[in-house]
Amino acid sequence: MSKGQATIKDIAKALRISVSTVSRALHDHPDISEKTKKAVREEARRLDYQPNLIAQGLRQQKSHLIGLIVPEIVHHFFSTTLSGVEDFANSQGYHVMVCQSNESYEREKTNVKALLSSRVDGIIVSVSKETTDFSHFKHIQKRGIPLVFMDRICNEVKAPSVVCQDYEGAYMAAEHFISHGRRRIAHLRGPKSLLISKQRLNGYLDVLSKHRIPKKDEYIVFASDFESGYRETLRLLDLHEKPDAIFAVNDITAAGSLRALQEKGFRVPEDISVIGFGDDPVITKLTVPKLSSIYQPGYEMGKMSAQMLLKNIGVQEPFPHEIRVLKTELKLRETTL
Amino acid sequence: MSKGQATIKDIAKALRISVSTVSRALHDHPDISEKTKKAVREEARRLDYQPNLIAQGLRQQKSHLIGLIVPEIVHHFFSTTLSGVEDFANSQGYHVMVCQSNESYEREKTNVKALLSSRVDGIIVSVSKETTDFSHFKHIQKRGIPLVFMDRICNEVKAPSVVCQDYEGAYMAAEHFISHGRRRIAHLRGPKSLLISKQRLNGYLDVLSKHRIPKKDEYIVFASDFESGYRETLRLLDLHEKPDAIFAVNDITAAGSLRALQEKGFRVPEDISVIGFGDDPVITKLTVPKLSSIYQPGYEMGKMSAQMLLKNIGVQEPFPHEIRVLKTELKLRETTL
DNA sequence: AATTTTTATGCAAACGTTTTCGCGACAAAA
DNA sequence: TTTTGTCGCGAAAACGTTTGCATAAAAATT
Repeated sequence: MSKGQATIKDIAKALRISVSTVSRALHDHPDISEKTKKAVREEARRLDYQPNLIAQGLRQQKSHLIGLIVPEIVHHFFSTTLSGVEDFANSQGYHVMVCQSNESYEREKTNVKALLSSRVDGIIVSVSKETTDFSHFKHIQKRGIPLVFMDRICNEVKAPSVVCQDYEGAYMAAEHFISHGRRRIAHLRGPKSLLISKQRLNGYLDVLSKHRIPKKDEYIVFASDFESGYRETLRLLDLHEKPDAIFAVNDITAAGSLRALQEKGFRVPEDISVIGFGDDPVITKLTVPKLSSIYQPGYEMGKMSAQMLLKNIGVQEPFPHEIRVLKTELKLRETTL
Repeated sequence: MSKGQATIKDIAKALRISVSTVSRALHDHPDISEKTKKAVREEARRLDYQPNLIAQGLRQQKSHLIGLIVPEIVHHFFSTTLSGVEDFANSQGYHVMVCQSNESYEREKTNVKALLSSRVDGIIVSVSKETTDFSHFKHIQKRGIPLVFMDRICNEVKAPSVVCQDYEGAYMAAEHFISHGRRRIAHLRGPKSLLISKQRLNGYLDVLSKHRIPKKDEYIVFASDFESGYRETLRLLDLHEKPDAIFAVNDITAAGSLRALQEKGFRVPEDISVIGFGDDPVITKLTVPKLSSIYQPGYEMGKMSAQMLLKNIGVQEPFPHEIRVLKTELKLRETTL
């Protein structure tokens, strides 16, 4: 009765038929008579039968599990993508095993190993900052299991990838500054190791050169959290030629920047305009003035990643180097003219 | 070679020994000679053997998987707990399947069913707002698999639970107001269906009655997000007797409240003090003035939940009604005197 | 030398499925 | 009547492990 879960054996025994018949009946196989199917279905619900996904997995070499490796779940962006992955996977009968690398290369490697051991049917990864060697990803592919990169992608490994318009987003931001008469645009850039940081930097640079504005190295400084955003902005304000606009690599950095501007008595956006990146709902709502930002479709990126992954499960050549780029949007609020 | 993963069969074949010997060798069984063990280990790494957790799971009736059901992953608190769960589970050789209920009772039920089907070894759940019927949780227990409630616990089902000092946190907040001369303390309370909201309300109420301050119904209003926090605070400010302190059920509500206060030109904390709940690092950093709040140890709660869960895996009577209460702390910043 | 004990290994069953193959029954066609 | 075909079902193998039991060889004891 309550001794463990019921199996198809129990159903078979109760109905005095074979397990194969039960299995087929539950899968609505045409060989089985309607009468038998009905009986099986009834007995199944009487016993509260739940198929054992482990046994199924073993038999069909398919775990119906996908792995997700992200740097840190607590970042709003990543938990948003996770939400998208989870929703789509669930809708297709899959489940998600989450791992966080904590931005550590070593943990990323052990995560990969663990997921492979769990025989996940596919893996989505957002690469850690620390990672410069990518053999563990190639290893996944050698095993023949589909791999999709999301956001923090990896050009060294040929795999489907999902990103958003980092370059275009940055371009839009800088272009917006220019079109409102700003010429001294500073950029709080992210770590060089991250492709997304480079893309955002490039979008910014290309706008400058398009408008024949010489690049000024003092205007391009590294900052990727609240404190460094604050600190570096203070330094920007000490420059002889102060910037009249600041484009930050992410929202929390922009928030730090705003704090500095406010403390030093600059008016935003009149004296200096600010645009962030990510459109974090909490941050953009809480800053005063409200932060303008580039919206990044995190949920859709997760969903799309899961979709591309599942599409490649069970196919012969599962690694098309297809890159899907999702749209970003400039959300104007109060830190821009 | 690269055709699928290597199995113990492959190792056995290569070494011309039996699979049982290989299995035992890999588990360092004392019956096996050192020489054989060494050979097996070498061949295993040569073939890059990874144990098939699915097969293992089937054989030992143990998936080394735990399920986690939370209302919404994107909430900072929940992603923090997830992080704790993941870290601890990983350290013990377990993995985590995440499900979100999206605050829906129906999805919670299907989540439970899916996790049971996946034969997870245990389940941690933070109950959805909508849930009033708890039979799906009892069902988990009938199946004999350990269940732990976390934060959003459920008194109707006897199971180990992990919470934080919601009552005490609220008590500290209100007590702090009182000790600084405030008497007209308002409370932006959460939904009645949630025990944590009730606890926070009770802490607040008990402080009032301890100090013989009559409870005023106009001071206790429902609000649990930015907009309602903002709106309800505006209404509080329309009262004949305006409050001189506001305790909010969570940080984002407190932030909404602050926004209203600021717009109406009230000085915080001089005219009105504010304390939130949760100590969200982003929110408390961004509000001006910086929000005082009750720190809630999300990471530790997740870790502790995982720990209690694993402790109860494989024991005869896995449902002691043990409630672990983790400490909250009053973090004073700039919205309090 | 004969017996017992120890050591190291193999056989086979089991976990819960799915699926290939085959078979008997019965109906339709020859 | 024989052949062919369809229908409904069962037997058994397989997926990759673990483990109780048996056993052969070697070592220790009598």
